[in-house]
Amino acid sequence: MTLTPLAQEAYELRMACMRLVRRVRYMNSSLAPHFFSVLAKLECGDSTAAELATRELVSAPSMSRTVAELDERGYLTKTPDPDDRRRVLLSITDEGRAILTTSRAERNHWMEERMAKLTDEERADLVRATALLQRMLDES
Amino acid sequence: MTLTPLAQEAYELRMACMRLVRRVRYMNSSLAPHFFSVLAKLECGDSTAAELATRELVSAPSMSRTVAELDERGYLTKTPDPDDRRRVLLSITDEGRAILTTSRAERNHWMEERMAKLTDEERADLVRATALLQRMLDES
DNA sequence: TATTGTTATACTCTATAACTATA
DNA sequence: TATAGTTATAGAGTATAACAATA
Repeated sequence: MTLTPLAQEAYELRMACMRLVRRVRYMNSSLAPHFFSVLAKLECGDSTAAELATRELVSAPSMSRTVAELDERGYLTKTPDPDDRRRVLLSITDEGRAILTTSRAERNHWMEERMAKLTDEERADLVRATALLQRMLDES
Repeated sequence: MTLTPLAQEAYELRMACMRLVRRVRYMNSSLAPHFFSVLAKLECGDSTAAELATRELVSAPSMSRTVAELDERGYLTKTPDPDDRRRVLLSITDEGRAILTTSRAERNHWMEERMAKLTDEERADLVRATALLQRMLDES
């Protein structure tokens, strides 16, 4: 398989990101990925199950179950929308914010340890790369 | 939550990688992640179920099932080791190599499209960042 | 009729425990 | 006894189909 330089770069960057994500995910985290991303969204403001399902690319029943479990654990509250009683507004609780903070700290720990060993210039490279990745992801 | 600059950088880089991986994974791929990584390993040489289970951080029964399915699909062959008849040597087939090529092309396509829009300097940033990530991952 | 959310049911990938066969 | 691999069984997260309540 012969790849163009661009294809080779794209492949290696993708693989490096995959390895990093897998590496961090396999640590015992206080919050599974699907719970984490739902709470992270609610941290930015209230939402509904349908909105979250669309954003997370999962089915409505699947999100319904995730939301029910986060509710049981006390990480969010459900309030019927007074304007449209089919809808249920979801809000993050203080406990939800707290578990997000804990989970982020756990997940970041590995990254921070390794980034602390880099030179200032190398860290600057990573910061620029982060901005590029964000741009690539946002434009699509 | 107030973060040090390092913690903030680590968090943003990690989130960007997560989003990228998720974005690429959610495309309909010809090969699910656990099949992909097993075949990719076999591409580098024959292996055994136990070796693969250790490397992929899954249990022996889980790998046994994955291997059985790849065998059914014709992507690998199983040959009893003549020296130790408890062991079964796994080899990738031509069909296995072909599906890897297809799957890689699908997964890379999105990346390549977006990286092609960057300037040479921006691409160079990403290449340097890739090398740094690889170093961070390998040293641990 | 269309939409929000739920329940019923099943599939996939994972695990642990127990088994077979070889060493 | 120990190891390579499998089978039995169960749990977690996902899906589609069918339903209830509301618009």
